[in-house]
Amino acid sequence: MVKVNLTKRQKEIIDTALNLTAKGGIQNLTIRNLAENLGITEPAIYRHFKNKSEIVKTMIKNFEVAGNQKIASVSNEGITGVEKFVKSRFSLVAANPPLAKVLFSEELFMDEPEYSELLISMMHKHKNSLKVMLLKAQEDGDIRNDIEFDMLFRLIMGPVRLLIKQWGLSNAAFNLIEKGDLLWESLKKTLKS
Amino acid sequence: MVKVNLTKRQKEIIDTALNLTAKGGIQNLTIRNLAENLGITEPAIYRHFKNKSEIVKTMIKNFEVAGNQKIASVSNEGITGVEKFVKSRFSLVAANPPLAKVLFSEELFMDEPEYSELLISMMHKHKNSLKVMLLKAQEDGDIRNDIEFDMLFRLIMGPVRLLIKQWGLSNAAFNLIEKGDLLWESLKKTLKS
Amino acid sequence: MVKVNLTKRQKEIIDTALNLTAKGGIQNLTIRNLAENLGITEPAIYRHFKNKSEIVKTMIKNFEVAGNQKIASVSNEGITGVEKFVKSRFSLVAANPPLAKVLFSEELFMDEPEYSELLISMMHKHKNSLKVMLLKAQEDGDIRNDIEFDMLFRLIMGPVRLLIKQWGLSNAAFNLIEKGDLLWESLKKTLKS
Amino acid sequence: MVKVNLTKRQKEIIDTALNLTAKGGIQNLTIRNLAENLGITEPAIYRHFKNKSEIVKTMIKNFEVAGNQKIASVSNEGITGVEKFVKSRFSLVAANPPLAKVLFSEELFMDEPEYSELLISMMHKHKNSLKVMLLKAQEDGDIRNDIEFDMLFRLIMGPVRLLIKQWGLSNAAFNLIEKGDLLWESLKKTLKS
DNA sequence: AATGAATGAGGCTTCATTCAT
DNA sequence: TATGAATGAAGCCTCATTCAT
Repeated sequence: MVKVNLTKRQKEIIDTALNLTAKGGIQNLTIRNLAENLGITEPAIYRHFKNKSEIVKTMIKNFEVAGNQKIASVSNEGITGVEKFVKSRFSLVAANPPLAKVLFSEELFMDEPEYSELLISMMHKHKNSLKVMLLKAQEDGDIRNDIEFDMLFRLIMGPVRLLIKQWGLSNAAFNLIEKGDLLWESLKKTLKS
Repeated sequence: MVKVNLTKRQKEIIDTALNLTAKGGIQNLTIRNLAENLGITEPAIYRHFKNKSEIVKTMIKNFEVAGNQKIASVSNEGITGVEKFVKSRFSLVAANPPLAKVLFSEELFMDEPEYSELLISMMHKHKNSLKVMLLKAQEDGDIRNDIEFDMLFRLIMGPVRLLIKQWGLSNAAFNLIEKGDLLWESLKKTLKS
Repeated sequence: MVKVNLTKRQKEIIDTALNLTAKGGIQNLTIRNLAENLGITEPAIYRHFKNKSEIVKTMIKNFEVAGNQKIASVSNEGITGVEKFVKSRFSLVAANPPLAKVLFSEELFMDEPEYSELLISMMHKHKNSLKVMLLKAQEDGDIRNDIEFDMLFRLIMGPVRLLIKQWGLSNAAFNLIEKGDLLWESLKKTLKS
Repeated sequence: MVKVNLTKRQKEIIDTALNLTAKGGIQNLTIRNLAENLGITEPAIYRHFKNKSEIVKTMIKNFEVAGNQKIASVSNEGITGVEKFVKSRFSLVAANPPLAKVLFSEELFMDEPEYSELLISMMHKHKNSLKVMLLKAQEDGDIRNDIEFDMLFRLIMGPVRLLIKQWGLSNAAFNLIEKGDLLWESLKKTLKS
């Protein structure tokens, strides 16, 4: 599903694409800009990707790469799994700042259903993984029982997304990991049984 | 500041612009698309707005129009003010569904600093209004004292934004007002002293 | 031939047209610019002139208005006639500076044969008037006999045109009348028998 | 300074641009007209020049190419230098007739300060070169001493410009070189000590 | 694996002009 | 005598993509 076998050049292109999108929206992700930033000509891009659409899709799929394993490995851990997942969002973005401006920006890719579906399916995958963990955490008595899962998901991921967006909009003006830890502390306070 | 005196045609244009943007991102907001959807020719647009930038900026400013008064009128009410503000977000969007796809989508307007600054200043205005109310709510003992304002803001507006985004991405598949009420109940539970 | 009966508004339009052309070439002479500078709307212009072409042609014809009588009245005076004609060119322009940038700029109006023919016919009319005077001046022994008329015309009008152009390009940085007198002195020196 | 390294296509474009301008003024120099006359599409132009402005500026700079060396090589020759310079103007234009309609048409480029400055600086360069030669010619006793340089410049270049303009306006109806020789003879007569 | 040259479609905008009021 | 609203044509330019080399 997730195409992982990328050549060196392909990785460079995806990386540049991410940076361009983070800097100026998809409007800024043009073949010309890509080529210019890579120091090659436009037709050269087409040696590495069939067309622009493939570039965008590969870029979106790569949002996951780092985060996915994390999810799989913690899905049966209850509240510590939730914590690990939440904090992994922050470290993923902190390690690759441009992600802050696109990771949760489903609207950026509205123009092509194919793109937005990819992103929405990512969101759903996360939601399902969190569901398992949160239900266990409720069983374990670590998280209050009087709020159903869908709402719990919003109470947790809403602030996580907002913090990441604020970090992006502020151009990384604060320490995301630290503020992320604080956020998690606050979440624990408000959600404990 | 907020330009409110729009002619009938200007309102039509802004309305169409909002719909186009909601449907396919700013990529979809072209003079040609505008003209086509309005049933006029492209040059005709320029009788009503100096250029595209003015259209986008007027559109962004109009995100506020309905919501602004609400904020002003409740800014000294403590927790009921917070409740009114939060719920007003849901009714604003429910009354104008395309807003769901653009209201909190700062990334959409990344390509033009002028646009994103407008949106960010809106976000700050909201934050400041909420600050007054939340501090009062803490004084009143309606909201817990062990979380500082910045984080409180994220705990509240994060889920609000996410719910609205989900409603937009689902194409209004659920009742936003009802789910919004539920969200507020959950927030009250988790944030009370 | 030369349309002299212009209404007040028509005179204003022609005057504005001249100023616009002088400031930025015919590219700058647009109906919109005209209307804006006159404080009226574009369609209003068409109450006063059938179309833009009529405006340009009237403007070109008006280059003459002031100068024409001069020519007629001096055409049988020999060298003093030449002097009067030459100096009248300088005072015409000094009294209406924008003329400096269009009066001898046949190229400006190249895009419409109708326009350039108008200007060329003006040049010819001047040439014919000067011919009478110069031949008399040669007969009178006031001007050398060893140069035929066509060349004499160039030796006189070439410097006159260039001085006026320099004055225009310099934005009236020097006193045209004074420099014009000096030029005439130099011409007399070089052309006397 | 003067960009001389033009590709074959660039030369074609500049050449076409010159012809279009000569035929109908800058109004006639449009990307569309250029493309049409070159038998390519409009975007193709942009492979060879960044934008229209670069085309116009390159065209203007190229007015010089042929003439420049001449100036340099004769600048210390006194009256024979002046003669060579003047006659080189005629042969430059005769070899490239469209130049007649643009070479001395500073007004054509009034709409863009950048363009007119280029042309004015050319005029000044010529003037300075001529200054050296004319002063030497006065020292040598070849040119009268009772007229100062600025006026001498007008007495010489005024007629030269006018003859070239007449040749252009007449569509090369006479032999420019011959008439140019005659003009020089007349100039020598009138300017000799 | 890359380039130079080109293209059709479309982007925003201005032009002169018209028409109903 | 003027305006508001509109239009077809054209202006410059960028887009993703292709093709021959």
